[in-house]
Amino acid sequence: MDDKAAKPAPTGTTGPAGPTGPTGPRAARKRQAVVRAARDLFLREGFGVGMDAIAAEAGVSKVTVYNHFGSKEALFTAVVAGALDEPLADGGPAGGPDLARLVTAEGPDELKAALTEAGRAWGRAVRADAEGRALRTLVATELHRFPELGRAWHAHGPAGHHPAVADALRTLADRGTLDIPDLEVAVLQLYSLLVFPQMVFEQYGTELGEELGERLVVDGAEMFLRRYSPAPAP
Amino acid sequence: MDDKAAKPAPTGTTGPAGPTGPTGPRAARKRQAVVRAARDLFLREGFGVGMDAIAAEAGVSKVTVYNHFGSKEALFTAVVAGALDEPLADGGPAGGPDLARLVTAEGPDELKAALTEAGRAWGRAVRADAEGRALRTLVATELHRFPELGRAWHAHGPAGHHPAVADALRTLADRGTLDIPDLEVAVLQLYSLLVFPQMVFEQYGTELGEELGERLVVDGAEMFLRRYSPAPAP
DNA sequence: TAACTGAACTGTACGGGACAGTACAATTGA
DNA sequence: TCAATTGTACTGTCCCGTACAGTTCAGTTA
Repeated sequence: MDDKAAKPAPTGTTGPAGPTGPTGPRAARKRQAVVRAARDLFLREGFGVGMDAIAAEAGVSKVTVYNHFGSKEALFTAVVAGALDEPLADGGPAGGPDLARLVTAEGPDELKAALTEAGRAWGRAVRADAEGRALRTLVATELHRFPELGRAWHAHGPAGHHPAVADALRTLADRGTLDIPDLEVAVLQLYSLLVFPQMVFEQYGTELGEELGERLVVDGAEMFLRRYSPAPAP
Repeated sequence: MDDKAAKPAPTGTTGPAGPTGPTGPRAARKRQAVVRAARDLFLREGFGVGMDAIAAEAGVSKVTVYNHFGSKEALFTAVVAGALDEPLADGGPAGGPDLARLVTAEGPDELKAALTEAGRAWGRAVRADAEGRALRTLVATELHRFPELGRAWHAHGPAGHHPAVADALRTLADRGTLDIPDLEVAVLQLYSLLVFPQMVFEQYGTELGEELGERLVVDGAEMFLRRYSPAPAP
């Protein structure tokens, strides 16, 4: 595979296949069909899947695939990089937690309830996001073969929504609802308690269990608040 | 690949290649060389690596590989299953935390110091265990192609040393040093605070940073103890 | 509206190469 | 002596990428 990529000039008579692919309305439809099929198959079968299979799944001739993307490597990187950006466009596949409810919570009880519900939402999102899981595994597997994915990768992953969570915690701290000396650590601890267990176990096929997950979320929220609740004024 | 595995009787004239491979002292040496080379290459390149490359890396003829293991699939499962068992035989590549120091700690300060040091040891172990990381990624990638790996996998992974940690925490609870209502949750929380952040970020190539990791460990131990320290008798 | 035009698409077939597994004769080593 | 090992060469297969001749489609002109 690598020797082919070392070809000095991949000039083919079929098409340019370089920066500019085919244009037009029908080309856009076909291109999208190819991207969709390639993403599904790459996520399910890995990079080893054949181009014929991708073309067949897309209902498209193999030559069309090569007219749009010049090589298997280009198709792979384009599709995976695109899939990395997708979850940030919409609000995520299963919907993230309701951060607004966190910052508007009044009183310790309501805050705890909001935090627990946020943990449940994260758990649901992680559990339902089989596609994201496969994407992470795929990128981790092929990172050494496609180093350019590393650049696109580092911006995403588990650090994806850190800014929003950090903003929510900072607001709570400014308001005096919480006492957070180290914001960066607090954000990571919140993820550690409410998200990472689900992620780690789900990633490796092990089931955490509905009821154990609930206990973890409830007690995790309890733990987080007990750590960062301000000491009552004496 | 799958159709070849569906062959009813892989009877070859070269050798039995079934349950019994070659025997003898030099056969054992060659076999070990093959296993070692195959493990390295599978972990580095994935299942796609060629048998010729494995044989060459082992300094062994390809026929010898087929005399010991009858097929590529058999070699893969044998090697990966073996690699899964290895870390439990010895105490781990980088040495786990000193659990004995945990249970023998006297007083809150010493307990906190012991817990922090345990967190540092876990971080070092996770960070140094590049092989285990590649193994987890490999198993997660090839799980759908080799379902028999799932059986061997579930016993390991992050749940590997849970019993030891659970014993340590139970001892502390029995002694009254800690007040733990839900032991299972407490064990998972300890892992969540001290191990999972390192694992998650390391698995996906992102660096957590020496100094941030230290802050996480120190504050994680603080958080865990604040949650589970018994209320002072009034 | 209807004919025209050129780009995009299709189907098949092929070259080149890599790889799993085998055959076989020669060689090594306990 | 005899099982284990080696080196080479081979078969069959799969797959990437391309060639080519024919067909569909979108936009333009008359």
